[in-house]
Amino acid sequence: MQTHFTIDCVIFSFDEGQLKILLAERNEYPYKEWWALPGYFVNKYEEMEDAVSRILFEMTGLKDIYMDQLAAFAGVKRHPEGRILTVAYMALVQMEEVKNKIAPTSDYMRQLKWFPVAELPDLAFDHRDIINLSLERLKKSVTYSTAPYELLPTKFTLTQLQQVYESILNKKLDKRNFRKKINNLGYLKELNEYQKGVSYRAAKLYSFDKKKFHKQFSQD
Amino acid sequence: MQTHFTIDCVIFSFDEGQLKILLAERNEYPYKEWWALPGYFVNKYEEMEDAVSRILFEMTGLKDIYMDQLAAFAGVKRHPEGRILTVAYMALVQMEEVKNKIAPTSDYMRQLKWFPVAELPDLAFDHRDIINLSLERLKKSVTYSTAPYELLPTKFTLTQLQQVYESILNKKLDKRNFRKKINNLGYLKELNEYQKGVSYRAAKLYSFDKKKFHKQFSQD
DNA sequence: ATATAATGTGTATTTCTTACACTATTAAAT
DNA sequence: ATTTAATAGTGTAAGAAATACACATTATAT
Repeated sequence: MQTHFTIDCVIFSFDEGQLKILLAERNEYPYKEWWALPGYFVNKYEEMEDAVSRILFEMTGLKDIYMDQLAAFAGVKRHPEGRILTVAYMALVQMEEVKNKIAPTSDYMRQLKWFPVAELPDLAFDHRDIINLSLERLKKSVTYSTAPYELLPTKFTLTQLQQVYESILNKKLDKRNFRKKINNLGYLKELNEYQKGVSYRAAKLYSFDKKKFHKQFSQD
Repeated sequence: MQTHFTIDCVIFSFDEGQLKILLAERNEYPYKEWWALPGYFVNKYEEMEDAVSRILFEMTGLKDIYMDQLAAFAGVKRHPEGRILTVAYMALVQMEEVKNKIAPTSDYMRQLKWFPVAELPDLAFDHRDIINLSLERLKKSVTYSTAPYELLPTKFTLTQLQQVYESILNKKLDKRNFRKKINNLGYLKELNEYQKGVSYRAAKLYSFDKKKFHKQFSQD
């Protein structure tokens, strides 16, 4: 037995103090005019990694984004025309970097829009389940992975970092305790630069040292 | 484009102080007479969960085992006849419970055998990659999940439990510190029973309180 | 009685976690 | 020049968890 086979992408970013997901308005039946995860069919002789890059580019205009496999969804009834197996991937991107690049390069999607995770519209297929699973996965990884730094610009303030943690964990954290913990991580670099363009005391900027991070986690 | 679609199962158990995986000797080409994960094709109108149960039964004789999805593997070259997408599942079973039930109920597999994870034979397809990923997943979950208790009999000694942790984490643990930690978990019950049939001091038996466990983890 | 093989136990040290409130700085408004 | 508004930045004490480490106890077999 054979099945159709697609890839769907959960793209997270962080903006205006909120965790956001990139959704696409479908231009095809079924679910025409519904919001959905950017995704499409895999070609016959195409490796999944290549398919992910291609589909992501066709649906969103994004290139060179690291995507992590989330899970396969293959419910018989998830698509009205019969089973279509989808492999969901997730990625984290910096809003500033991608903001102006985002536009579908194919006709399958009408428009793209960032939605805060707390305000998602009704979604096509089982895409809501896919997102829920990706949120759990993200929550589990936030303390041990580079996730927060993939969502933030290269230079960021500690308050921004805290907001990222809070939006992923979906709870408030204590400022002093958060900073104490962050100080002990050992892979953040305090810069001699300050935030600009704010109408209050400018915060110090920090950057993430990927090498130090990986050194620490490869010792185990 | 359509693809064939299979399910493969990584079945873990614990026996003779070692973590083991159940492998099947293939009776069909390609990879005839090679060891492989028990797995087979999914039917057209079959839900994945149903397919997992059916395939697991046909390949191993096991029934009513909880299986967790691991990941999809879909390399174009993983199967010599063209892409066959497989969704890998993993499960943990008690050796005593399944020992005598294990036997293929279909002709696709010749025989089944438990292999210690440290002594796996060469495997068909990309099954070694699948196992490696499942081992990582298991390692990550050992402290937060019911995994150790799924591998052990209902009544077990603290030394057995420690061996399970050690075999999953692949490192030695300190006995006194391990017991201190275990005592603080709050979901183990000390029984008034002792190990039998050993030629040395018999160890006290403990049991796992699933309800207490889930109560603790649902508070977060 | 003795040998064997594994069980079961405590303490001191360090590290991490948690709870909690005020002063400092900057830009904008007056 | 002064005030206001908004956020940045900082320390301490108490409790909890992690780590390092060695020996007496008990059941069985001979």
